[in-house]
Amino acid sequence: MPPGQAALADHASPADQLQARLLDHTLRVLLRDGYQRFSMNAVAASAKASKETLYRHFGDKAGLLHAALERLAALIEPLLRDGLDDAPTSPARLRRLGRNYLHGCYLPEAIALQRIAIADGEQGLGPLFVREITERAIGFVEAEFAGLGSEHPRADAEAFLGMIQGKLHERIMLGTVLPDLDRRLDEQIDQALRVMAPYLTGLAENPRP
Amino acid sequence: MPPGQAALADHASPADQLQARLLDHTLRVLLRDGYQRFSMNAVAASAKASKETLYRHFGDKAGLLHAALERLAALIEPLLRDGLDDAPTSPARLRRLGRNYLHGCYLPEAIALQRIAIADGEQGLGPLFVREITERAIGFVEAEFAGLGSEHPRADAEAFLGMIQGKLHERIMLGTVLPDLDRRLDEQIDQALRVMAPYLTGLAENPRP
DNA sequence: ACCGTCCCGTACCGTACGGTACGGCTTGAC
DNA sequence: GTCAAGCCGTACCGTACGGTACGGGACGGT
Repeated sequence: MPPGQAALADHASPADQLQARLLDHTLRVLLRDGYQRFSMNAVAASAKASKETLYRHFGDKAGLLHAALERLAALIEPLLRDGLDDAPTSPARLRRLGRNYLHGCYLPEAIALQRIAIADGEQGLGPLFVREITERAIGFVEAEFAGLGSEHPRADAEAFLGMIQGKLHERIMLGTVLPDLDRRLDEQIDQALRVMAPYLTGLAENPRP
Repeated sequence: MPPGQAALADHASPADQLQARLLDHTLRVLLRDGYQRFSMNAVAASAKASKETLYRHFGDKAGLLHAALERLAALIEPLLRDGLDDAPTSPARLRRLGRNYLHGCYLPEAIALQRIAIADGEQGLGPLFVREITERAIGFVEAEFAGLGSEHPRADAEAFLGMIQGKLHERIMLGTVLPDLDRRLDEQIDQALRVMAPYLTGLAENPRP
């Protein structure tokens, strides 16, 4: 197997391997060219495949993007769980969860795909993104707040995620350049936890009956 | 009057009136057709103008969108200030400011334009959006937190805005339909202020020296 | 050895769009 | 009245893209 290729399953059928390769190149082209210059031709050229193959496997352009989004979601999901299995519920764990979320969310491929999903909401790509990625992340954090004794775990989860994304998210989406992204992400979480600290203290002192 | 810079005065020159009309139709078409189907032809048809006129006034497509964004920013700016002139600095004022921000931010035209700005960050439209709209709003809220005695007014402002936008912003951008938007916005602010309340109380009890 | 399936490469078609050109109309200045 | 400028409507050009068609090669099953 050529190095550098991200193969998911060891025993994938040739067809599955081909599809995975095509989707990897889809993400790569998306990342390299942005949405404007993204085209089926570019994907085919990058993957050294024929357009006919693309259409055979994915039907049309929307189908290809749909499949690429699902593949990305599959890649992000384990990132969310990283390093969380054994830790007990706690604010520190919240920090870790937040970092995981931001790191998955701001993978270059994730940014590129989210841009596309935003640009054409009508294709159903936007709702799919919400379902596959956003809602799943919210579910994680919601469980966390429930464990911390919140009376409104879902609302708290959305507030927390909104706060750690903050305006940084908007700037990233809008293409404002961002050197030092990792450091900015950590700062963002620090600020969010600072503002939220009194609330979390209140939760700890008055646990839900 | 010599053909100087476009003035926003009531007595605009015919050329300015025409430009304003063209930009209004630009926003309208953007809103109606979305980004995918947005075209110079559609704008010209909607405004019953000729393409030549569009190109004469705005140079090219990017120039038209640029001008439309600036016009939108000019429309949104007074919304931010609405009802705030006489109120003293207070958490209640914060709520009002948040509502104003969300209402301006989720004007249908603003959503459509932000989608475009996100889709092609390379055009410089994204950074322009950040400069003209995002940063301006942050500045407002920052002053508010400074008035409330925060030691990190800017970070607090970003956290507050991020929280009131929360995941609703992502869902809106991603095209998940949203009936009852106004009610959702109010809920969003309620939740944010609930989570932030202990922090604000702390600010009130320990004002900055 | 044969055949079906998949794939590559390339060529092709229709369409849609950005941008330009041109003829004719209206308007306002001198 | 005359002239220039701006505008409209339409037609036009080049290009790029989504999607299809076709010939030829490689592989696996029978």
